[in-house]
Amino acid sequence: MMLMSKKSFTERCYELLKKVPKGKVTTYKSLARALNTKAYRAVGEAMKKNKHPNTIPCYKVINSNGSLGGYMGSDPKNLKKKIQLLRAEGIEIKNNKIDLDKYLYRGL
DNA sequence: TATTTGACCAAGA
DNA sequence: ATCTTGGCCAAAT
Repeated sequence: MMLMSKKSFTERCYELLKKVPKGKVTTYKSLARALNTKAYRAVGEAMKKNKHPNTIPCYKVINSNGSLGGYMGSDPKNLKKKIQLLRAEGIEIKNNKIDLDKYLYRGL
């Protein structure tokens, strides 16, 4: 079995992300902060590498200014999917932006 | 080991 | 509001 395996930064991002409740979102910055680092960019990298969209809801991770960020690469085509998934949880998106005061999860 | 690469951020112009 | 610039840091090369 796996002994002494430490969790990578990437895995820790995923763990945190799973704590975000339905109807809420988080940001790359928030995740980094919850991990006591300033590696906002590295968080983005982690999400990009996500190969399990079904178990890891990376569509809930957006930019700290409320704009959407990417989804499954930086292809804008996939962004529609992200928007749909968010709307499916009751999150409003106006002008390609999300109201953080309303939807940001602050319980990490 | 060193360099490069981003689904980012914040402050300026 | 949009664009540029410098900074950030884990992972991949």
